[in-house]
Amino acid sequence: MLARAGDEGGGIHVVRTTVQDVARAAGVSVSTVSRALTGGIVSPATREAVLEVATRLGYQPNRAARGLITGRTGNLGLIVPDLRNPFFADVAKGVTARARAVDHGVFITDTDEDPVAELEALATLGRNTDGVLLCSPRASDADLLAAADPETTVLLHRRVPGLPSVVADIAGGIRQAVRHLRALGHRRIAYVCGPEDSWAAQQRLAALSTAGDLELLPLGGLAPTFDGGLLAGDLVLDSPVTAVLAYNDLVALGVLHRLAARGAVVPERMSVVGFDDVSLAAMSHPPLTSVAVPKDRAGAVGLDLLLGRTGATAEREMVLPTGLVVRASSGVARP
Amino acid sequence: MLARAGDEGGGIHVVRTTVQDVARAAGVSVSTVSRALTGGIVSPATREAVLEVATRLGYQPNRAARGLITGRTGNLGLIVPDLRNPFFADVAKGVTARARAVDHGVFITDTDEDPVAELEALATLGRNTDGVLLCSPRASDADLLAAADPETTVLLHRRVPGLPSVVADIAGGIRQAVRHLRALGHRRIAYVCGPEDSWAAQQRLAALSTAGDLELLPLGGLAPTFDGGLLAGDLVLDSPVTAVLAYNDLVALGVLHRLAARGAVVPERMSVVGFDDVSLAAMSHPPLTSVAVPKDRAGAVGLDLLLGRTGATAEREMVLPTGLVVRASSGVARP
DNA sequence: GTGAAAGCGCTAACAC
DNA sequence: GTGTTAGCGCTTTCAC
Repeated sequence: MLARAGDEGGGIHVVRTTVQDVARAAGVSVSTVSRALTGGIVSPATREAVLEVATRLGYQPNRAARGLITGRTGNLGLIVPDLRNPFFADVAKGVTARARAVDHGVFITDTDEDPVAELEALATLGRNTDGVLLCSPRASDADLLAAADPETTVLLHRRVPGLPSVVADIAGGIRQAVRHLRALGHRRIAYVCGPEDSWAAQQRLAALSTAGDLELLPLGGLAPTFDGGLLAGDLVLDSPVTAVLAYNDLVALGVLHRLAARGAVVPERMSVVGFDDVSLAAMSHPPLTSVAVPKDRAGAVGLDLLLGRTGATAEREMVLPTGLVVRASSGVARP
Repeated sequence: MLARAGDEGGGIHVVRTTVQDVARAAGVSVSTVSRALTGGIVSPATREAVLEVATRLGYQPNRAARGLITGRTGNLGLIVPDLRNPFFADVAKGVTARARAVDHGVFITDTDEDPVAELEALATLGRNTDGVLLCSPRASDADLLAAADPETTVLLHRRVPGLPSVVADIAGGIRQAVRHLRALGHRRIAYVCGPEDSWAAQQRLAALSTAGDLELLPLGGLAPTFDGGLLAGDLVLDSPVTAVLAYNDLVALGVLHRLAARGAVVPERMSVVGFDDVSLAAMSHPPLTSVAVPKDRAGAVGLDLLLGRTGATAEREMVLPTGLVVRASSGVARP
């Protein structure tokens, strides 16, 4: 596959097989090689011969060179705030899986929650890929609109008018969670709010506000993390609620943890419901009831949208259904 | 940043700024633009002028074209079995963070635990990047040696003679865990084995075998997952051990879960120690004692190795230290 | 210090 | 059906 040749510098120099090499070895022209490899019009015999030589030489096309002429690099970009967050890990998984299926490469940029890095990455990737999938919970609509080309960008888990997007039906999810809790007899519930500047957090709060016939205690100013959940745990125990709905599963896990530490049995003393249904939700004790968000599917759908593989219509805003996964952390209210 | 021009097809066509455009606008030649942008010899005045025009036009270099001539793409590849596994998510985080710092792009391929996909990805990425970081717990040494170019590949968390690698001091970690348990009075412990074909699993078992003065009960044939841990939980309760060391934290979490469900209090009835110290370890109930493996650092170090940024010596095998993080899941043995 | 020109590896007209 | 040639966007000799 690789040949090494001596180098004046005394080092080792790796020489890679090119179309030229294949053409020479197969006794045809470079264009014939190109055609044989990319599915152009070639005689079956020639194609087979070229293919044979190509594999024998371990030829791997240089995608950069190909992209230079075709205008398509065969690469995509994915920008996420934090790969360590299981939510985004799931999204990334969905994207890479689909990309592999359609033979595309994926550049992943982890911006470490920094909106500036997000915009930078968008500029760089926008130039060097066929399109980019962007998870940007924090950046402003204006910044996004200014930095993103609607032709080659798809927003994931966020909607901004003017930009294609794939989002989950958050309101529907909230509605199911609330209905579930009401059916269990809960009338007063706490809601651990997400970051005020987060689009998803705003969606949840809005959906919750319209869920009437329920006394809602919003708990704000907490980090959307396990630690934030620990704090929230004490707050809910200090309030007259019988259930708590968390901004996401990480927070819910923190609540669960604090409740256990304080000896408050879940769900007897307090019901806990999470959001996102990351894989951890099934691993907690007790297992966490959570609103299931199609994270990986959103990634895959976004990719299809980007590549125009999606249905004929110019559907630029996809809403994916959510569901409620009932586990052991929610139960009947005991006043 | 982007200009749109009408297209005969009636569609919209995105035109990107090139060196040509910048040169024209700045009233200089393309080579001067190139020099100004890449730090060549240009008069300060010219450089400033070019830079100004470039930013005004939103010029972003086409890395593919640049790579075609320089031979360096500025891109790296990372191959992992599963991004959803927090262990690899951490590795990926370390790689992307370091890559961003040195201004490189990262292609991430999730092979879905498929060794064949791993080798394919290696071939493709090897051709289209400056080097690849490979997490391949399962592939055989021979396959790896055949497919990987030692000049442009670094193995992460695995050692194969002949290939550069970055590994954690697994034996040291095992030793610390064992010493900890012994100090707490444990004399009979169970070990939940990892997959037999996994390099890391073999390392752990080997290190454990030499940890004398301890009765070891190996539990094999279990998946290295939460579910595998659930099964292991019942097995340990059915055996005369007072502590269990798990292949990794996911397994340990499963054990913890099953123990709790069966009413076995941790650590009073049974001590549990995990491996890897993924972020979940701190979120379990009780928080999990675990061997800390520098996952993200391994990624960063591997990247430096690849780019030759590491110390002068031709050190091709790095061993990173491990540590033991003692949390509440381990305590004194009660016979 | 700057410009003209060659060419990286590849595909897409265009001839034959 | 196949070969020849131009050129994608960029860097890098080589003259000046």
